[in-house]
Amino acid sequence: MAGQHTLDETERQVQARLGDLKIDFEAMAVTSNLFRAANAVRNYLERTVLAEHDLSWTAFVVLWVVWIWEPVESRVIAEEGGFSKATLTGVMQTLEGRGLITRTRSSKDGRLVLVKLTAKGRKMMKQLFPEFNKGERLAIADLNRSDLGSFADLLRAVTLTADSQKSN
Amino acid sequence: MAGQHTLDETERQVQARLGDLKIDFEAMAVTSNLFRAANAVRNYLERTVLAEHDLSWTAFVVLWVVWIWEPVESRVIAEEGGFSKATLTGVMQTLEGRGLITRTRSSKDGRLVLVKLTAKGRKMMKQLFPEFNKGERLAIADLNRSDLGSFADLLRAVTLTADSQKSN
DNA sequence: GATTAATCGTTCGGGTACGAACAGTTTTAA
DNA sequence: TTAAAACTGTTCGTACCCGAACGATTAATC
Repeated sequence: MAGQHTLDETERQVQARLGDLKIDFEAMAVTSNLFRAANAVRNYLERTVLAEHDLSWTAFVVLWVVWIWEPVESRVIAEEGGFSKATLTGVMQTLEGRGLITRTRSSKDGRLVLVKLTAKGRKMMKQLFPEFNKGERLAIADLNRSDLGSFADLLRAVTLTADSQKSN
Repeated sequence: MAGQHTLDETERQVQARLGDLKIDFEAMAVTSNLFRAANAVRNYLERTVLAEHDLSWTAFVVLWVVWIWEPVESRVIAEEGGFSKATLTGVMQTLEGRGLITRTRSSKDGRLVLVKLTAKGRKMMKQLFPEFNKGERLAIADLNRSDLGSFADLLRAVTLTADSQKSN
């Protein structure tokens, strides 16, 4: 996955195709590395921890959000997980079919659906999350511990900036 | 998308469900923010720059790799883009149908498929990439310029670590 | 209180996304 | 040099993934 071409070589190729046009190569490197990193971590966790429980990435995120905040409304899960309501509906149907969550319409507001874990779902998460967290730890094990705080801050700043651009 | 619950609150909820079990919350914050950031940037670029050209994220990545390195073998595109060969086949069929790329079997090695842009594809990328790069710049506009280098390095380190775990 | 507007979850259609199995090609080993 | 092994891209089945359109419900406006 880590590109076999050097960064310099890539920059040269880009400039060769665009002439004098000014390109922000630093921004390009950041976003490119951002997606490589997210992809690498996700693939690693999917193929190790999550595969053992036959869960997709999105399914795990849904379970996690419900585990922490149940009972929780669908819209919150979608917002918290970063995917659309349409996606969520499908994933929750799968999870409900496997007996891991339940959905009930709110009596206070007929538009809302409240999601909870079943006993089976809670049991799974209690075992799964520590394994998942161990995977997270391994995935960044080579980083200096002292860098983690500012690293997380930078990532949060990217999220805020990109989200604010979106609404313009 | 940026969770409305605070980090502290989340940590409390996790511990409440796991008792004394030790959890690496710093690692959790990093990976969580990593995915939020990647998702936010990707959504922003998809809904602005890429939507204007009716391109999905993956389709753009394929075009970009081919644009820079053509003629290029399928396996390189998949590796460089971080997705599977199976996914690539489907996306390339779409792009070939739209007349943006061509696929020809290598005469030197009958297993390989060489991918190139059509004139139409090259024209599109020459206009699209500067717009895309402008979006990348905006997506990280609020970060200190002086942080970008080490930020990119940290992200690269994550990729390397996660990939090395994967092969174990 | 009736009309309008806003919100929520689902459905639909089309396009990813992956692992596994596969056929064709090339390389390796005996 | 022939049989085994390795490699590449496609197909298949299943599961996401999203925007847009939709029906149901609630809120806002008058």
